[in-house]
Parts: sequence; structure tokens; C-alpha cells
Amino acid sequence: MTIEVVLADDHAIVRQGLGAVISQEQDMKVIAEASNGKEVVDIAKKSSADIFIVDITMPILNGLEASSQIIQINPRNKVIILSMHDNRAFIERALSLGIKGYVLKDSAADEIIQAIRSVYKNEYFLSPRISTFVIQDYIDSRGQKIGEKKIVSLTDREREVLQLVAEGHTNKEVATQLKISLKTALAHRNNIMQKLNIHRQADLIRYALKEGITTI
Amino acid sequence: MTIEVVLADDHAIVRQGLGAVISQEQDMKVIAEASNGKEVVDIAKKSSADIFIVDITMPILNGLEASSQIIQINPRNKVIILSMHDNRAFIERALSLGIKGYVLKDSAADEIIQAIRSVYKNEYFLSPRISTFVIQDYIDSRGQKIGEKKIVSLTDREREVLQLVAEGHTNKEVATQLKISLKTALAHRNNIMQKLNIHRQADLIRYALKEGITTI
DNA sequence: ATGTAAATAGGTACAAATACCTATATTTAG
DNA sequence: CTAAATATAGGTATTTGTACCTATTTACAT
Repeated sequence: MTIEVVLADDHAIVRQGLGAVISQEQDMKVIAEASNGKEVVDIAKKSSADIFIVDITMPILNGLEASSQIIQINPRNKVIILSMHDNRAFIERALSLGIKGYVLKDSAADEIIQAIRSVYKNEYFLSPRISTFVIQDYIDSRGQKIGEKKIVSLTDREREVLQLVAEGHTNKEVATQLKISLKTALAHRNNIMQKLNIHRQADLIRYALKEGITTI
Repeated sequence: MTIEVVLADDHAIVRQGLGAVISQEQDMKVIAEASNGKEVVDIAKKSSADIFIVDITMPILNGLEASSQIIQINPRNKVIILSMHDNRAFIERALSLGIKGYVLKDSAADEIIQAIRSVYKNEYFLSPRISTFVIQDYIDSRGQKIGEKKIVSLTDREREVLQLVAEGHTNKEVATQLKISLKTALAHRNNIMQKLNIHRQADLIRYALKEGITTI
């Protein structure tokens, strides 16, 4: 039995590289490739695959949004996220979307093979560095008093605002684009910064890029 | 005769993926890998290789600075830059440093093989999209009047300032770190923005990240 | 149904960024 | 040697961002 894999990454070289690694396994086969979020969603609509490997940073539709749609199309679709960074807020969101695997790009290539095997067997697979602090967060949340919620998660609206800010729009422009008042846009922005413990626009932009909320 | 290749990229998965692609060629061999700019420079100091493939976006020492040092160690060292984006200013700088190849990550994987073969034979290799506008720039510069220089290139000092700004430092902090007055830091920043025709901090940060002047 | 989170909107004050100026010493290139 | 480019530093005015407040409406969950 062959494990059928779909690869989504905006860089063809990364895709072919990963393809080469996967093809070294006798029981795995890359059946389709996508270079942006929309493409991989279209693939998920038309055909079935055992595993979708989705890079988090992609144009048009980012990896998380694409994965969300892939899972909506069929909740049994198994998605492994490829990501550059190990941010809590992001992983939390990924897991809550129903993503089964989360592999860091700076881990060894055979981790992706491990991830494919694990997820194929309906297990979760997280890169060791991530699973460590997912467990830690779980432990922390056990001993947590109500009202001192540690885990950061942005609301959808906040994510919208953040994306626009990170794309280089001023608060005034964000307000116009979202058809809200400047004050509301500022309020959202302030909430985001408080949640993330960020105090500068520069760090906000870096955060959004790191988290794949927008692409360079 | 085997072409010995050194791979430098901060993402192990990309490295192993590329390694897999290269190893499919009978006459090529990856003899060393590096995960940051400093490592690949150290490799260049200790051993010789036919080709250095250097990702532009790397921590500690970025790909261009690393390449510059690799070429200084031995001017016959052949470097191929791997880059996500096709920016003129950057490519101009790469070529002026003596880099022989410039491959975009969104091109096909066999381009890197082509690039290795070309550069090994002392030819230049640029991804088609780049070579197109390098030629265009050459044509443009022919018909150019003195004083209307089109090609943008930042000075070393400007690049230093830009890196600090993009890392999230305020102008005041930049001034302190570089031991210059706030006014000088602002002057550099203004010059950068004028050269690049950028008017917002957000775009400045995005530019720096895109160009690999700093990493997220 | 009642409290909680989220989205909305406003006020005020200060910090930082941006856009214009000028000017001078030093380095680099022709 | 001379001109151009670079790095340095200052002035001033406007815009934007950041950090504090308060307050109302809507939706959601216990």
C-alpha cells in the first residue's frame, strides 16, 4: 500500500527537494504539487490523498487558511504543516484547526518521513522542539488560575488587522479598508500588542511574517 | 571527476532536499553542509570545494556577507546564491562581489544542477528571470545620461542601519549602537528610503527581510 | 438570564517617524 | 588634483504610533 502525498510549497526547489526525500521511501509517492494555498485547496477538492504537506508561508492563501479549508472539505484529510518557526500562538491555532502534524523546517529531513508515517496511522506528529512546549503549556494550564490565561490567541478580526498592518498599511488605511473608525483599528492593534507583549510596529511586522499571517 | 559541493541553508529540510536532488547526479557530491553564514565561511577556510551553494537568508551572517568572505578566502571559490526574490539591488551586489550563480528558489530544481555545471565550467548562471533584467539593465545603462543613475545600491553603513531598523530598533537605538548621533541615524535612514523609494517603516522592514539583510 | 469576550468608538498626551532644510569633514573616483 | 559620494550633525514641522483612559452593542456560553 502506497501513501499518497500532496506537496504545497511556494518554492519549487523546496518542493522538488522534499519530493526527492519522500520518493526515496518505497511506500510513499507524491501525487500532486501546489505552489500556493489556493492550488492545494483545489487539489483537495478534486482528488483524495493520504497526506497533505502544507508550507505555512504561501502567497494568495497562507498555509493555515488553506489547511483549514482542506480539513473542511473532508475532516479525514490529514495535514502536516511545514513551518520555519516554533511559535505557540501559531501551533495552538494549527492544532485547533485539526492539523495532525507540525514539522519545523530546520529539523532533519527524515522527520518529515516520520511525520508522514505517524499521521498516516492517525497519530499526531510534532517536531520535538514543539511537542516539548505543547506539553509544557498543558502542564502550565493545569496549575493555572482563572483569569491569568497565558496562551495567546488572536481573534479573526485581530488577525485581519495585523495582516494589513504587516503589509505596510497605516492605522488610518486599516480603518478605511475594514470600514471601521480609526479608533477601532487602534483598539484592535493595541489589543494585539498587549496579547503578544509587543511594543513596536517593527516587532509586530516581524511577528506577522514569522507566523505566516502575511508573506513578504 | 566529481564536482564537490558545499550546501549552506538554515533549514535542514531544504538542505537535505537539495542534497537529494544533487546526489541524483553521478558526478556531484555534497561534501559539507552549513546552517548559517559563519559555518560556511569556516568550511571555506578549512577545506576546498568546487561549488558553494549559499542561501541568501541565514542567521548570524547573511548569505551575501558569507559569500563575500568565501570569495576573499580564495577568489577562485565559486559561489551560487539561492534566493527567494529577484531584486535588482541585491543581484547587482551579488555580481559585484564575484558571485557566479544566482538561482531563484521558485525555479525548478534542475536549475540548480544546471547552475552547478555552468559555474563549474567558469560560466555565469543566473535564473532566466534574473538574466532577463540584468541584460535589460545593461541596455538601459548604455543609454543613460550621467547623473540619472537608476540602479539602487546601499552603502555599507546604510546596510548596517537598515539591518538594525529591520531588527526592530528605533532610530535612537540605532544611533546608540552605532555610536553616532540620532540625526546621523535619521539621515542614513532617509537616504535609504529615498534610494529605495520607500516611505514607510513597514516597507523598509519588508525590504530588508526580502533582501536577506536580516532574518526574522 | 447573566456574565464574558469581542467589536465598536471616543479622549488625551507623549514618543517616534517622516519630510523637508542646511552644513562640514573625509573618502573615493576620474 | 578636483569633483562626487559618504558619513557626520543639526533645525523644524507634520504625521503616525503608542499608552493610557472610558463606554456601548452584539454574540456566546454557563
